[in-house]
Amino acid sequence: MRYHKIPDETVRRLPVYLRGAMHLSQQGLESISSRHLADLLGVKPWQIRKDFSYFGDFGTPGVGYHLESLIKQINKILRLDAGQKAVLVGVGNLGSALLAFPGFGMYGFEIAAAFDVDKRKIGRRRGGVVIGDIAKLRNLRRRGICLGIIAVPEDTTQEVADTLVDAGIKGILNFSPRYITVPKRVKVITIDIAMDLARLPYYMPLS
Amino acid sequence: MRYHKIPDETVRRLPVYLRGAMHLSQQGLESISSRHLADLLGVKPWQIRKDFSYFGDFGTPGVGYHLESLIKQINKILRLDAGQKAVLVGVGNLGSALLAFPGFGMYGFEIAAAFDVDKRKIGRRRGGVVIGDIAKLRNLRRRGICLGIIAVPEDTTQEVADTLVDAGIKGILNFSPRYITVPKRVKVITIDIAMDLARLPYYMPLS
DNA sequence: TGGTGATTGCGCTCACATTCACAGACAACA
DNA sequence: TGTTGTCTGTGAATGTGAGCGCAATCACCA
Ligand SMILES: NC(=O)c1ccc[n+]([C@@H]2O[C@H](COP(=O)([O-])OP(=O)(O)OC[C@H]3O[C@@H](n4cnc5c(N)ncnc54)[C@H](O)[C@@H]3O)[C@@H](O)[C@H]2O)c1
Ligand SMILES: NC(=O)c1ccc[n+]([C@@H]2O[C@H](COP(=O)([O-])OP(=O)(O)OC[C@H]3O[C@@H](n4cnc5c(N)ncnc54)[C@H](O)[C@@H]3O)[C@@H](O)[C@H]2O)c1
Repeated sequence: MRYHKIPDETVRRLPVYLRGAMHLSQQGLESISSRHLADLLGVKPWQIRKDFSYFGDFGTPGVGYHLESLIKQINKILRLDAGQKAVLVGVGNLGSALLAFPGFGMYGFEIAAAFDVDKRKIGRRRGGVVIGDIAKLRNLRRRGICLGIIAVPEDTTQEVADTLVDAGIKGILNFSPRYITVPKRVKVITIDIAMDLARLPYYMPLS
Repeated sequence: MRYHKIPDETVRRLPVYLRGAMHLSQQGLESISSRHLADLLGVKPWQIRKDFSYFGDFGTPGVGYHLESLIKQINKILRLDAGQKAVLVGVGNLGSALLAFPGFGMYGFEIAAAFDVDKRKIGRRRGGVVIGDIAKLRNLRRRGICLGIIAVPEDTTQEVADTLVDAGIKGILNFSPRYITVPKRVKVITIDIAMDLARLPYYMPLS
């Protein structure tokens, strides 16, 4: 492991590579060349080699990258090997879908708790967790939960973010289409689905 | 409207500005300066000015940007003023949430049709549309639908994408965590929620 | 009508990211 | 063990966007 400064864009692509590597590994493959992985993922081979080169020597010339160690390395770099736990706030339409979503497990995530404000939902079981009362959300660090997922209506987003920060959350995945302010130490990633859709027409052919 | 090549990153940010502008307009404001808009959205003022400068003269020195014409302009650039129609394929956990999601309307989108393969779902009504049989999905262009939203299981994603392309779709929003191949004229935007979450731990403080 | 304060539009520079080309490393095999 | 073909790792070139500073511009008001 070298100590270069790793470009953000590279970090953004690492999960893509990880997914591809896991996919191929499950199919029984041992190794993969940058060219074949690139074809599979729709990127360029030299991009992959450059990205991997920031972290040290993963590959063997003439053969490619050994999948098992590649997966282990990327997991380590992204700190996914620790088995991150997340808390979901807001078990509505989207929150329920997220609780039923198996895709988080692939990266070692577990939604270990869920909270809502709706009395009718509190106490119910959804996808392996019991929905708790948001008013009783206290210290989460004690339970080993460092990630928060926000799926509440727009107008309560900031309030929920504050609650999560107080509870010791260090990273937030926000689905609400609103800018939230948090201490600088907390990393926020916002997914605004409508906004992503909104830039599609710009790129579409006119006719 | 000048003819510069507009940076992709600028296009990506335009919906953010649009949302902010609409938000302020609804509060009764007439104009906004780059500094105030920047504060609201958590970006830098010069970023906003630079972005807007690609498209011509939106603003008035000493005052700022006139909200109404700003909104109209961005809508025009992103081609949202046409009132884009979209088709949803896969009405499962995520698909149902999307149908119930009011956020698309803000950008002038309408989910005008939904399709599934599950006989128990076909014919049912969800969020204003009747779920159709995917086997009967034919020409969509005739109905004025140019956008496709894919929310089906991973292994059928490519197949559904092909169907949509055949039906005349020009842009796809894909929620399935798999790389799909389409003709170059079709623009694909993939939202992989788990992948976005996966790069959070890298940026989180260690302790 | 001319001065004032605020804010835009844009050129310039630097930092970062992508792309390419190729030397050198390795496996495979005769 | 020598030869061949493949693939990696990386330095250098090219492309792209962010950050900034300031002249030009406008509303406002005396
Ligand atoms: N539905 C979608 O497909 C979709 C897509 C993208 C983004 N979003 C965004 O995700 C958010 C949730 O969407 P939804 O469709 O699930 O809405 P929803 O109304 O179905 O669910 C919201 C849930 O949050 C709970 N809630 C409200 N205030 C709360 C609080 N202070 N603390 C804890 N829980 C609280 C409500 O009880 C409800 O269960 C919204 O901001 C929406 O814009 C939704
Ligand atoms: N649930 C989530 O929160 C979530 C989050 C991110 C991504 N995703 C992805 O979105 C996709 C759907 O997730 P989900 O949770 O809604 O799954 P789901 O199983 O609940 O729903 C899938 C739906 O697609 C339908 N379907 C299957 N094959 C089809 C076909 N060929 N044509 C039309 N319809 C078909 C099924 O009948 C079902 O209704 C998956 O790829 C998943 O990885 C889901």
